[in-house]
Amino acid sequence: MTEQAATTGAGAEPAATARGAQTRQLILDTALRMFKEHGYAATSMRAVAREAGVAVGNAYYYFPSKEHLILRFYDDVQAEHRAAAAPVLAGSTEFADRLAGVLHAGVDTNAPYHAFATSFFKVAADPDSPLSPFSAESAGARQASIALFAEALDGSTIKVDAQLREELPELMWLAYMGVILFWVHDRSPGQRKTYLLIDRAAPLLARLITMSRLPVLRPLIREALDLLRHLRHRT
Amino acid sequence: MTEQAATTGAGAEPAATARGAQTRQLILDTALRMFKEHGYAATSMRAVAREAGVAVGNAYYYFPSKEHLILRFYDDVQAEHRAAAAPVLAGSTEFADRLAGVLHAGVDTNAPYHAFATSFFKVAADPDSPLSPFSAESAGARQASIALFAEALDGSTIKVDAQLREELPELMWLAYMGVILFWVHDRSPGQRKTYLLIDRAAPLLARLITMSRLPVLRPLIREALDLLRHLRHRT
DNA sequence: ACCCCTCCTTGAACGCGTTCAACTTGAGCC
DNA sequence: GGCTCAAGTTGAACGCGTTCAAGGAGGGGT
Repeated sequence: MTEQAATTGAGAEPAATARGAQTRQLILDTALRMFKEHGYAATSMRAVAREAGVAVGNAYYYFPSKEHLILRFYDDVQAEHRAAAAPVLAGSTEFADRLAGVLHAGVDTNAPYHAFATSFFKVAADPDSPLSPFSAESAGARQASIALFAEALDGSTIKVDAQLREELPELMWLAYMGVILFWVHDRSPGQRKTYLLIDRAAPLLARLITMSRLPVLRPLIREALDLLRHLRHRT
Repeated sequence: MTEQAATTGAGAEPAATARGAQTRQLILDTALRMFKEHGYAATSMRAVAREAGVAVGNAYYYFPSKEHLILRFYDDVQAEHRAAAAPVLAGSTEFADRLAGVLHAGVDTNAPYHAFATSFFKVAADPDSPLSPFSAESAGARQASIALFAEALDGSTIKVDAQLREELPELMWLAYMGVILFWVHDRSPGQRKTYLLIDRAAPLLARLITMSRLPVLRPLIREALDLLRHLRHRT
């Protein structure tokens, strides 16, 4: 369950021999440990190389940039997120609860890293960065995350307009990105405002989604979905 | 009209003598010109100093960081935005037109810098950066921008729930930030997808806002506004 | 044994943003 | 003129991410 979503999107990074694969793994493990201990910005490539006992150029032989080193981190966090969300997905069929539960789990999973989430959030915000949640490189973790929201939806008893239902998992993921954006800026103690947002917005969204089948709102929804489809694809 | 919103939020940067003020202005002008010509990331502090005929340390005597140099840029762009929005604000009383017009004007104003907007968008996304649209340092430009949306609302004939009306200018500004976020990621030629988003989402929002007075939606709006008020303030 | 040749590894070097101890400038005062 | 002192100015230096020419390691072919 934790292994299924390896970073396959990024293409072949060199590791042709056993020796190579070993060095690669050593560098990756060292870097991830140091990122978790001291944060992204505070961990220099020189420090990673020193700690791993290799030359700094060697790290760049396996990873195109410091940013790429953290991509694996995404997969780790995603797997943790899934695990943390499992109880609520097994325990309730109420849409609002399931959505709030998955969002809660997501924030909880990221919570230990809030202090330095800031320092790599800025690089994740760069559209050209592989760390961008919209990038091709992070497609693996993104798809896994969207699947998690699809699961939250499918296991619920909520009645949803058929066309909306199709797009909803991705929209829920987008809302999750919004929550993360809020969370990164949230300076309240323990980021309790983020939890307030989740707990109160989830029932609101559930009611809005239920209402999507009402004659007054249906044309609006249709129009919005049509727009969404026009905007989604690249170019 | 263009001068009223000077960067007063940032506090006193040194310029006690006439000579000092002159050097300060020289560095600022040089930097802004080079940013516009070559982009933010491609313009180094050394290059700015060389071009301005001063030492790099001198630039840091007047500006705490490279980021602070671009703050003035925000005010410039904001003033341009206001000017570009003037025609539509004078010409229509339809809310959707006015909102779309102001958003259009905003994107148009930023359009020349799309290529390198990317390179300082990442620093603007950092919550701790003075360049963040939510920062204290950019409060001046932000307030001016919100005022522009208030103007768009006030000059329209739309009927809005009284409580919603109070929050709407800030919500419109927030939507504008969302549009900018989309625009930065928009790789379609001429960013035409961003314009599509504006032109189709504005009437949608107008209809949704009009509906906010309907009995079905009113409780939802009230709940959402209450949540918003809880979330707004720091801490 | 020797030579290839690919894979891997090295560390000095580059340009960046930023810092700081040392220096110069010039107005106000005697 | 000479002194003082804050304001302004300098450029070498630091650590950063990243690059690259140079060289080692080791398996296969002869």
